[in-house]
Amino acid sequence: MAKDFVTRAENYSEWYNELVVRADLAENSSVRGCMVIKPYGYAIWEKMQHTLDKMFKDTGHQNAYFPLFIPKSFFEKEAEHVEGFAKECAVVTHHRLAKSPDGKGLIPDPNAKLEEELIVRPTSETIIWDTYRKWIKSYRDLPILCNQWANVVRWEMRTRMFLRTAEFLWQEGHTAHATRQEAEAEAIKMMHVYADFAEKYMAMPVVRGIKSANERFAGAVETYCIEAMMQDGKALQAGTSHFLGQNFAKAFDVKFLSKENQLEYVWATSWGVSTRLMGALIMTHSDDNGLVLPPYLAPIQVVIVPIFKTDEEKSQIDAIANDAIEKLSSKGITVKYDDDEKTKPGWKFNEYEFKGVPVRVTLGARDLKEDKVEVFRRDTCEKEIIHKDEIVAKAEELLKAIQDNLYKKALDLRTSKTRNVDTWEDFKVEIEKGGFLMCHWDGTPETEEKIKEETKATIRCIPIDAPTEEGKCIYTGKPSHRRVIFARNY
RNA sequence: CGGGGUAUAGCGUAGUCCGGUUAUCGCGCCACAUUUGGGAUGUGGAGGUCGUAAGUUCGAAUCUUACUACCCCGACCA
Repeated sequence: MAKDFVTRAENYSEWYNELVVRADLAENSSVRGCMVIKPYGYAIWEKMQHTLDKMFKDTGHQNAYFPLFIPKSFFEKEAEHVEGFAKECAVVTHHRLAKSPDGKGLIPDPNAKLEEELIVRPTSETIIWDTYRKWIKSYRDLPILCNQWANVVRWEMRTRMFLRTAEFLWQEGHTAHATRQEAEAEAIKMMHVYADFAEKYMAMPVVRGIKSANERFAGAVETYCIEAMMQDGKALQAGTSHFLGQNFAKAFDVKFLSKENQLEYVWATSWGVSTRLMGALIMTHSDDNGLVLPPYLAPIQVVIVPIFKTDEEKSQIDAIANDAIEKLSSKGITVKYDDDEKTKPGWKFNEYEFKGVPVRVTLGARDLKEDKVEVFRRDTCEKEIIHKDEIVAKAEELLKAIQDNLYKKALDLRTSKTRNVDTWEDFKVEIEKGGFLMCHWDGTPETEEKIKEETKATIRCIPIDAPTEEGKCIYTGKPSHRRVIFARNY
């Protein structure tokens, strides 16, 4: 069991911070607010990237790359967009360093001040729409379905690894369409792509929904989202997809000639998920013994640990291990044979358990005398003794079972922490217990704002499948036609 | 940006109030030996501008001042 490791019940946020470091996912860097993603953590992100990238390509998108720097004036063009991002921008003012007058160190060269400051992108709508203007002349140029994998910078006051850092990695899709219907359909489609990814690969159940006006992306007409619940009952926005209407087309003057020979503004969407998904993954499945990874995203799916005393024993184990590795690999399973003699078996058990490797196979000289091996599954920490010829079949079976079990466990937790609340008195009590509160709301930003001020809870989303149900707003008592999700969030 | 706190080896720390030999302990690290089925044990060893700068003093980790960084609580946010 994990030594000196705080439990979730003791201190959830400390548990998270320590887990990220001890599982070798990331660490704080010397740069304020910025983290170093370590190889093991990055390997998980790469698996997410590859899977998502394929899903984007399968839905007709292409990757491209736009500049890191954005002229300040671009941000001024879309009023709501400026409002949303101005407060957290890193600004480049000079293009050269010079020796400081006192001879110690460097200062920005006063003679190298930029004519126009550059903003390190917090998001790329502006530079992209400035570019799209040049690409789009006719309906024949549409749609444009681009995605870019990039880093972005948002100057946050308080940061937490993966959940909120000043610089983070993400993908941002930016599409341009001839009609409103097509753009809306695109935004909704990408929300579903994200939801499929979250549920099938991350084994993380999500609610597909629409953001309230207060929570909407700066510059969007409608923001669709996938919303997840962490083990402590707090909500986490895992992905967003925006229908941007013609806001950016108008701001950047992007028009096209339609089939009817009419000059019209282009319709837009943008959508993104970030390394924040790493935080979501961690907080959805991990336990007091460390990280727990869903098999589809685990950099190592099966680890084989040999236990031996003599060279003969080692060579017998090697033969069995190599055979298993070959067969597992041929089935696309990532396997690591850890016969490193610098660490002992007991240490390895704890190490791989803490790093969330789904399946461990122990090849011990003792069991092998009876042709047996031990297999261990990370999600339940159960061990089983099987015949050595069953290793491959068992590993396949367990990986599938773990993937399914993790999803089910997360869904059960979410279900148990989701409930209807109908009075303001109950709301104030229930919100303290965490989880999702399904409540009626009068639909006004003012009411949402007041509820936020009084309870720190916000509307996470209006679920897209929310059934019509007549009721009264939890706060004002005004009529409402469906329940929305209230929760505290990350 | 407001309020509070911390800074001693890679990490975690004692010592600071009340200045006085060679700065404490644990983990980790290195070597050797014995070990290996849930984070081994013993012996030996390496590792420090005590956050930075200035000041007080015969003498500063310890007292004074300024600065810097980080953490917690607010405001802000994916």
